[in-house]
Amino acid sequence: MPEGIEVEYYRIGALQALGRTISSVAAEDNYYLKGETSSEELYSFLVGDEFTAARRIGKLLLLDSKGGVTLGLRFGMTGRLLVDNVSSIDHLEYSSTRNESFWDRFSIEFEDGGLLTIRDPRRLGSVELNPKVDNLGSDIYQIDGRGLNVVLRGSSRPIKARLMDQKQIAGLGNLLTDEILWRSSIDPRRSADSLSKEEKRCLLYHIKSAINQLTELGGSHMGKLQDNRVISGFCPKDGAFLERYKVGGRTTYSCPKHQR
DNA sequence: CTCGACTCCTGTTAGC
DNA sequence: TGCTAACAGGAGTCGA
Repeated sequence: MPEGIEVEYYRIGALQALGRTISSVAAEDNYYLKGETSSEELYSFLVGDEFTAARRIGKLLLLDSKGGVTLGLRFGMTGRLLVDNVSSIDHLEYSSTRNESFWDRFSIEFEDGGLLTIRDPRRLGSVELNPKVDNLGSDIYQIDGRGLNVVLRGSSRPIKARLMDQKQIAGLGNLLTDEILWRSSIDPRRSADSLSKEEKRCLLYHIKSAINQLTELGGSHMGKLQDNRVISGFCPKDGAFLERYKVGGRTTYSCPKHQR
């Protein structure tokens, strides 16, 4: 599913949409519009305008316009961004393998005939004009030791829930977090403030290296753990059967042997 | 303030 | 064969 890495791919894809005059907006699915945003408002603000920049904070894609508005796009679990009918990602874990245009929830047409579209079977994504961004934590590509310390300090929540909290770190989803904790040999249920100095250093290293490595490999589903995130899957490191349980309401897999 | 529990969405799949 | 129920996870809300 789209986590920070996938949305970074979408951002790069969205660069193709910059500098092109918008001729039309299709936002018929009201459920897809969040906050105060309405279909009429999107139309009146965007038609005739053009995007000048594509930014990303965590899983939120931001398109700035020349006219001064910012369009925020969220992709939920199964949303893909198509620019001129091309997606930067062809496979999304847990999404359908089919690719149907009736799953298009939001679309922008340019004067040159091209399109920017969100195709999202499960409708968990959303579109919002001028979304609030000050409640998001450090982006996954920017996180450093100081930032991680702040995130972990004084929280008794499970470390996994804390890492996935977008107010703390923006961009980590369920698959990435399981992968990172597996690489770091840390049990996801440990309380966030229980990590030793050494464990925090190890965790920071694995956050950075997993993000960079999986970005190169093509997505958050390319981790070493992913193929074994199934019932009776086993640990690729030492062969033990993985445990499966919920943390913060999310399905979690971890190795009882080396994650402590 | 923190944090767990619950809810939403719908395509896919396990099981009867 | 056909049906149902469970499952997947991002994000928001609610109440303790």
